[in-house]
This record gives sequence, C-alpha cells and structure tokens, in this order.
Amino acid sequence: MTKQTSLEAITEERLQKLERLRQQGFNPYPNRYRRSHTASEAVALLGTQEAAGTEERGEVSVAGRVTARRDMGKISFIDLRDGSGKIQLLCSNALGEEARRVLKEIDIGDIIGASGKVFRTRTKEPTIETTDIVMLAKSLRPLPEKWHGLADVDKRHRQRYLDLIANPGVKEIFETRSRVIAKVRQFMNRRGFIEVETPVLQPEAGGALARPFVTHHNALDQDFYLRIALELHLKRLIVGGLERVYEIGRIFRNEGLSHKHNPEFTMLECYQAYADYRDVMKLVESMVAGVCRKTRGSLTAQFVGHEINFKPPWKRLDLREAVKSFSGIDYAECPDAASLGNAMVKIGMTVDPNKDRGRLIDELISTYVEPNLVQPTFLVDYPRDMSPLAKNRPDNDRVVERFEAFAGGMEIANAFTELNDPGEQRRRFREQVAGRSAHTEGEEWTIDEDYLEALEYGMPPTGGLGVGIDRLVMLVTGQESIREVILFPQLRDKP
RNA sequence: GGGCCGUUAGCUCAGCUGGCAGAGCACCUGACUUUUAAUCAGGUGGUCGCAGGUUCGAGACCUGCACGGCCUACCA
Repeated sequence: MTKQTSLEAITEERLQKLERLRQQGFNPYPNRYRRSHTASEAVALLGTQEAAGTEERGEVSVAGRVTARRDMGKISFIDLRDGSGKIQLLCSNALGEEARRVLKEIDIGDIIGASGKVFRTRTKEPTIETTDIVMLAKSLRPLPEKWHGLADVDKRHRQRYLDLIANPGVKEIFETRSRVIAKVRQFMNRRGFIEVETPVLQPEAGGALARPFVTHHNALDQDFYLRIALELHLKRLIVGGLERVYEIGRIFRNEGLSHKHNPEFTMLECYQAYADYRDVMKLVESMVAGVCRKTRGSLTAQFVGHEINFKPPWKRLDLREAVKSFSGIDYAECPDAASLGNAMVKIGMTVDPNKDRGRLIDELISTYVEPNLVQPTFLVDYPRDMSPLAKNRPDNDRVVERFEAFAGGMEIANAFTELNDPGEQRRRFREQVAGRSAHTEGEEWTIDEDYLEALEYGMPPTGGLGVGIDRLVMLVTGQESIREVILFPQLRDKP
C-alpha cells in the first residue's frame, strides 16, 4: 500500500478512519457528552485523595482535544487538553472492547471523551486509567507542529483558532483582555455611570477628526457612516439628564493600518455632568491603575523593555512646555500655520503646507513628545485649533481644557471639559469645515445640526473621556502590536 | 506611498559560487505494557508564492505582480 502525506492524503486517511467508525456503528460527531470533571479538576481530585491518604481513586469522565499520542506496544498514552488544562490518559487492559476499536481511529487533533479512574504513573504524571473512550468530533486536518507551534504571523491572524491551539500564551492575552473590559465596566458602574448603546450607523460622522466608512441603507435609500467616535450621542444623553453615561463600543476609521492602528477598534467613552477635565484626570489614573492591579496583580507592567508604573498620581506636563522642551519650538510664539511651519523646517522637519496649525502641533507632539512618554503622563492644555469640542480655559481663549494620557509611547486617552455653548460650538464646527474641505479630497465635512440643537436645550458643564481599550490591553499584556490583542485583526484578502 | 527583508512538504526551517529537492515534527508500516518533544527500524509526501526572462541547466540570477513582516511617511 503506497501512502502519501500531502494535505489531501492526510485528510483522506482521516476520512477513512471516520468511515470505519461509522461502519462499526459509532457516531463520530455525537450530539453531547457529559463530562464529570475538567482536566484540572480531575488532577485536583487525585491530589485531594492522595492527601487524604485513602486508596480510593475517583471515577471521572473528561473531554477535550487530543494533543499527543504515544503508543507503547499494547498500551497507549494520550494527552487530552481542555479549557482548564491537560490530563494524560492511559489506554491499556482496562479499556473496554468497543473503546479499543475507537482508540484505533484516534488521531492528534480529535475531540474525544474518556472515563476511568484517576491515578499516578511511575513518573508521577496524573493519569486516567481509561475504561471507556468515545469520539466526539473527528479532526480531518493535521494541527500545527507541537514543538515550534504556529509562527507564521499572517496565518496566526487569519486562522486564530490554530493560533489558540498551538500557542498557549495567546489564550492568556485574550483572557486578560476580557478581564480588562470587565474591570472597566465594574469601575464605571461602581461610580454611578450607566452603560448605554448608541448608533453605529450615523447620518453624520462626528466627534473626531477621522475619515469614516460609508455604507448604504437600501430601504431608506440613504448613505450612512460607521461611527468614528461615540462622543456626540453620549453628550446628547447628558443633555437628556443621564448625568453619568459610558459606552464601550467598536468604532471605525477608514485610515491606515499600523502596529497601533486597526480600522475597527474598541473605545471607552464616558461623560460626567458637573465634572471638569481635572476630575476626569483623576478618574483615568484611578481606572487604569485599577485595571492593571486587577489583571497583573500589581501596578506595574512590562512594555517594550520598560517597566511602566501606573500608580497615581501620574505626571502632568503642560503641553506647550513639553513640546518646547522636546522639540525646541514654542508654538505659542508661532500664531499661524506659516510661522509654525517655518520653525519646524528650521529644525529639519519636512512640513506639509496643507496642514493647519493644529495639525502641525499634533505632528510635533507625535514626533518629539509622544515617543518619550513611557511612564504614564498627562499632556495638559491643548491649543484650541486642534480641539473643536473642548471648552476654552477661562484665562486664555487660545487654550482649551483638554488632556491626553500617554504610556509606553502611545496615546491611550483623550479628555476635555466639554464645550457646551451652542453658539461657540457652531463657530468651531465652521472653522473645522473651512479648514479641512480646502484640502481634503473626497470627504464631505458636515456640521451636525442635530447635535447643535441638542446643545441649544442646554448641556450642563461636563467632563468627557475616551480611552483606547485595545492600547490599554497592549500595555497590560506587553504586546507591541495591536493585532496581538484583537482576535481577528483586519487583513488584506488573500488572492 | 517609499525602503529593506521574506514566501521551499500539513507545521518549523536548511538549501553555499547556478549543477539530482533536504532535515525535524506530523503522516503511513512494523517493534515495544508506565510513556510524556517516548524510543527504534523502514517508508510516503514538493506547482520551491505567481508570471515572464537570462542560461546547456534556475529554489538560487534579472524583471513584473501578489501576499506578509519590519522601518518610514500620511491619516490621528
């Protein structure tokens, strides 16, 4: 008999095993299996019985994926892995007649159920002396290699399930992600915030400066944008008297991909009436510190070779001072885009002449300041030019009450005292539209009249916050790429 | 968008100056009643990313394309 081991041949081989099982009356995909213990519970049971000093050994039934098989003459050892861990099966004389026939057809990768008594082998390995074994789902494809795992980054992301099977650390990252989000919810709920959901499909894409995705509603025959921020709807709710609201939601930005950017990502936004940006600052550091303590057991995280300490209070840096000290440029001395651009050219930067002053300042921040902010830091008091939704400082109308939080060289939060003067908000929107449409092709920048109307009913003084959840997860899991903390990151279609 | 690197068996990877397509794991056959990266013996498995070109001869050299990674620019 000539055998081939191309992928097709391996699948063919396994299909034959499947067929043999069926011919012998076994269902290779049964509807259910009742397990009495998880793998780790079975191991624990053995431990307690040994500790009690009794001879009695518990009967268990477990289920999971076969990850290794070692045939030793007339006996076989099988490693079985479930969500809790791993346990070894010994298949020997104790195995029933039917189970023996099933055993013949078992491959690495199959999902099986097994029952028997727990014991410990000569080498102290917790093991089940298997009496019965059933096929729960026959696997038709070979798993990635057991020792090196799955290394191909592209394949890991496209077939995340293989990544999860082959690379044990991956599951941990996503468990941590889940705990981060749970902790954030708990934190907000305990402070009296209520969680809400607002539309993903919106007639205007507002609340941030970003290019939106466009889609179309057939019945309404109307184009919609996928939201680029949660902001404007949440503030409508503040107008409506929900004094503390938050949303953890997916937002979408039709822009470049990088190790810090995915087109869809998860944002926490919260708004608190009768608070200002200083209150929000305290909320952020307390929340992030709490998340870190909850997920890591300490206030520190390892990231890109640094130990980041989230213990409040975080450093506060005046934005203007920070830019001046890291780049040498005092943007307050450059009142317009032209003079600021000149100053930037002088220090060797290439300057896009289409950029307005706000964007030039932003470029100074991301080039000179952001990479240096490894320990948690608030940059405080932003120029009005780059903050259309934030309220002026009472003492300086070129500066708004806004901060961004940075850690690990990444922006993780953005917050301000919300602009609630409808007339001023309308002027700011107009400035934005005028400044952008001149040089932004294919984008229609509109004013959200519906939001302005809401403001006209009166919005209390409010502090607002946005936190990039994916980046927060990157920090506490030590992952340098956003793709490692998103289960199914955006990828180009394979041809 | 630009630069550099990569794409070889199901997986992880070698493949020199152009000269028969390789290893480990997995798979198949056999041996083995306490193994655990089991071991031992034997074996199967390839559109060398795709398309052209140079050459007596291309996995390797040249051109183009696709996909990916890193850096860089832009978007934020």
